[in-house]
Amino acid sequence: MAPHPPAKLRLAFLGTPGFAARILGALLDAGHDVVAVYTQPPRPAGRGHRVTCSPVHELAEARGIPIEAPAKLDEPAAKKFAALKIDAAVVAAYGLILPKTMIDAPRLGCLNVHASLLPRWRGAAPIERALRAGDRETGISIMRMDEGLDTGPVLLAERMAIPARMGASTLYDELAALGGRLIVAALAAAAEGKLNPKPQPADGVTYARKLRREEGALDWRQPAIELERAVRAFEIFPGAYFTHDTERIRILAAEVADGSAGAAPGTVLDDRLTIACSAGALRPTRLQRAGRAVLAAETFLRGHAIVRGTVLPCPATN
RNA sequence: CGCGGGGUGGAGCAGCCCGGUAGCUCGUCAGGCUCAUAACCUGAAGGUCGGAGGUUCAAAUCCUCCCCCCGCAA
Repeated sequence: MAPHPPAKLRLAFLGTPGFAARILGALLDAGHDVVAVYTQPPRPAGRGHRVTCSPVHELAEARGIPIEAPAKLDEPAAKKFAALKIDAAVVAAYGLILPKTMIDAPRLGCLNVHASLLPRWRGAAPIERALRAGDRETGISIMRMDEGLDTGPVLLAERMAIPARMGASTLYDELAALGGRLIVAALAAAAEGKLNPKPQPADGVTYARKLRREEGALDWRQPAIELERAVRAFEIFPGAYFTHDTERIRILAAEVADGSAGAAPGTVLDDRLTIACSAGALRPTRLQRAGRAVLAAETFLRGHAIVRGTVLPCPATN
């Protein structure tokens, strides 16, 4: 299809979580020469606080790519970056703000893979925020970075519908795949000087603020439709949950059901764990007790019945 | 040395603190009943109680070590 074989570019990649690792994988599959990978330094994490490397770190190591994991991007780090003499840098969920000297260093600039249709959902958690807000569509924007937070001109963007009931894990997968395709396409166009940067419109700017752990606590005083979105949005992190008998129970999937008028929010309406909300009711379909396996609702209730009439508590409002 | 929960017939759980007949809900199989309902009734099969040692007349249950799973936290 392409008249010429796509150009192989000399690249640096900067990223940290699984989403970023998928993007890095796409670059490597496309045959680009990734000469350096930047990622967050290994930190104590997980059970036992073992020092853990980021997914990007793992992939880079497996492919034998030199890894840089500076704690901050200071003057020496920026100089080292500039000395790489790369054509372009690809940035995806890296976790550090790049100083201007780094942004300006690569010949073709620093390209960012952002999982939203900019200028909507600039910032840290675009995928989760789109789900939480009930957006019907989202997408990937490839942007040439400038000094602002996700404010640079958009080089390429593609939208995708968010089907009803899609959760964060699936949306992550699809957007990572789309992002991989788009960044490869954008690099090919950049190599030929065919990019057409478009400044982001001033209208429609929203910010996807970082997820806070407490956001996972379901508040039955909200409408069921909102809580169902929260379940899907927080599927991976921080997890939607409620408390029963001092035990934390996580909801991995749920559906909206009819609520009975007059029942106090949090009231269990039947033997299938249909829970009254301020409007409608929420019926969890996959749940997990702390320390236990994830179970289908029916199976969960087999050994851990929550009887009709139980009133589940709401988180303290403050 | 971050804190904690769990591994019991095919599934999910109880029993463990106070050692001594393997229990509950469901599934499976056989038979019965019903116009019908996530039906109901009767009966049956199926378990080295994660693994290895130890204590004991006796260990799912107490002690030691090991393997695997998970929640919190970061």
